[in-house]
Amino acid sequence: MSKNKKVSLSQVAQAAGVSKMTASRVLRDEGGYSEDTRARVMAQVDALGYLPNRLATVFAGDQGSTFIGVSIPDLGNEVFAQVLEGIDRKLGTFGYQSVLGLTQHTLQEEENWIRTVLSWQPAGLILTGRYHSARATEMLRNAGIPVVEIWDLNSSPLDISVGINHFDSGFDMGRYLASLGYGKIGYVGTSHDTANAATERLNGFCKAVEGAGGAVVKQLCLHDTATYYPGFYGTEQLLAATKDVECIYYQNDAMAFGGLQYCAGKGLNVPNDIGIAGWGDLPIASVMNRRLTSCHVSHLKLGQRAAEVMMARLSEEPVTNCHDIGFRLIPGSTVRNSGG
Amino acid sequence: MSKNKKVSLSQVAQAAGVSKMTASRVLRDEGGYSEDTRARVMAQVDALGYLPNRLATVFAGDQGSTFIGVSIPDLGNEVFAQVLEGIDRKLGTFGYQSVLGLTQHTLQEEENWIRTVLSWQPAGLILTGRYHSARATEMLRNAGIPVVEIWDLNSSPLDISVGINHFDSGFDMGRYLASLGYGKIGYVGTSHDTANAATERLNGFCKAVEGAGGAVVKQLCLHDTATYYPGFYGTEQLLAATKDVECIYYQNDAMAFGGLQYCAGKGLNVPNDIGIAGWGDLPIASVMNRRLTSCHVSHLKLGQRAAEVMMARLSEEPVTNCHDIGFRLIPGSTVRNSGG
DNA sequence: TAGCGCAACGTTACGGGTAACTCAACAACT
DNA sequence: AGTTGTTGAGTTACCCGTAACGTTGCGCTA
Repeated sequence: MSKNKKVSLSQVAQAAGVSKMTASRVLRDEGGYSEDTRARVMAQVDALGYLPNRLATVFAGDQGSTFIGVSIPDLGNEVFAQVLEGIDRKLGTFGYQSVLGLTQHTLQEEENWIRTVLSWQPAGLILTGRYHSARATEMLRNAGIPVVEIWDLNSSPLDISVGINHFDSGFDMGRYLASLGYGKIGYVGTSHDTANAATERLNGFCKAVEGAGGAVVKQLCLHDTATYYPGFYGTEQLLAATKDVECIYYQNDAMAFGGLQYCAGKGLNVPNDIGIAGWGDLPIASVMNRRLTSCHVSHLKLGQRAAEVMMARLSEEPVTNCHDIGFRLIPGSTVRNSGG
Repeated sequence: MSKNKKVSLSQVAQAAGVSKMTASRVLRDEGGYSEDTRARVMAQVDALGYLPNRLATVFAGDQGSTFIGVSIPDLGNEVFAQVLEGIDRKLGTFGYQSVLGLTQHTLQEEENWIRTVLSWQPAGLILTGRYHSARATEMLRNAGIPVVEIWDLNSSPLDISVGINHFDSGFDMGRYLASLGYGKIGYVGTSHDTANAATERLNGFCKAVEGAGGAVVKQLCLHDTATYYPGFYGTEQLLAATKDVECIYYQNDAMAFGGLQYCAGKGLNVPNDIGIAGWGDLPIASVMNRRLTSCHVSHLKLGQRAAEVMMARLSEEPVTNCHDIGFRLIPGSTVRNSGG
């Protein structure tokens, strides 16, 4: 025990007085050895503290690795943390491991990470988002491994897509708010250097609002993270710039909570003075006395499904390439009740 | 391009009309080749879409891998997500990758994960918590790689410890609340099968409260996750069981928020009717109109420091084995102002 | 012009494990 | 006794990249 150097299979074999191959057979439970031999090998495995070297097994070529590369924009956003949790837990039940990559919402970071992680021969990749750099796309195609793109549903994915239709989710919220009689609506979100799901939601939202005769009078895209405080000061900025906004749609719930708190601090009554709507349905909503108008998505389930689909794909089961997780509009009580 | 099979170095070499070794030298920028040769090799690398196989490099024995195994209890808890973000971002700047393991707060899960991840020859491990199963401890010792234990500071770590003194942080809060005249205090938290940091905080808290002549009259340990809703119904249970509690200390801020919302719903005035204190200082606090009494810890910094220490250790720099990140008590306004 | 140094490149061996094959010993038949 | 089959175990080749060493051919010096 407690050797400084790694214990190899040959050392175990030698100590047990058998060949490497026999030891290998015992460890893989392959059969073709006597009970006596098995006992001798296992005794040495125990005594020497042998741990198999999976690198060598993968290297030998016959088996794939149990790595799954998982790219996530950032973990400060609670919803992505939930997605990752869903992925890793589910992968774990299949004996697979996540190799994490935080891309900070940039395609360049993603590309760099993809290049590195592919050099480790992962069994597959799970990527957040449908947009990738040209080089990344080429590498993914050449890699010959399953790629699951999550978050925004993609009707023509590289391989498989798991997510929701963000355009529709924005559209539904726009239609809902318009149906309540809101005409002049504002938007508070953040901007990134790539087209992303939040933009899709905004597009859908605008289309519905304008289709109903309303207008998204002001779109504020902050250069900041999509968290509580930017929601707070973004609301301040928006209201300072545009007086007659009746309702604000936020990129996500965290920002909406920030807005809610700003209004509370300024003595603005929600929903009488102004309506507030978010997206994502954060866990904290479960304890708020007032339900935030939002859109529920099961982020954990999204992650789990992505992992399941990946596993199915790796075991060569037939898999459809488009998985809609669905969403549910939450009317809430931070917007007014009926047309007015 | 777009081969189905992996492109190997020999294929590149053959296509370029040189030996494997020459191609290898070119790719590693090692020198010992003509400009003409370099150009021919690189042209084939490009044309064939060759990606190096790091498994083979590590396997060749001279270099270690760039994997760092990172075990985290769960990501539903926002603070751990922040820690992980700090770790992975910092590792990324050094060209290292996190291999994630969610242990769900159980030593058995951790042990299983350690066994698996060690078989991938990681360069090091970052583990949350100071308690590990006996087998895990033995494997860690035999592995001969750096191990950084984070979260609760450990004066005699396996290798290196990065975190804070949870006992002290609980003690400080206990002393603070006692100094405000609170005598009968309740606690709401969750229970796990292992001694953990939250327990340490509670121990320190009780010691301080009792040392000041007060009493922790009721300790509620729910069999649930330490999130918003358990904080909500835990508060209900605690108040139903014990009428004369003046103040409640929660395992973390999420539970404290749940408690805050319960009180608001029941018309209980905080802090006049009851005091509320949490731990961890969640981001959402930045937008609340009332500051939650809590304890600030820079979770992101904790993760970053853990990664930095790991990198220093791997480059054989001298590293002290105990890194205190520190904490800061936040008086807040959810407890009363002065003794009374 | 032999002798030497060096740039440029090739050859071999190795690492840990596994597939495919070979081989020896022995039992159960005809 | 000779044939066949079964069982247990060893041998060889291979996966991909790199260290260590060997080889070639050129230019320069004495």
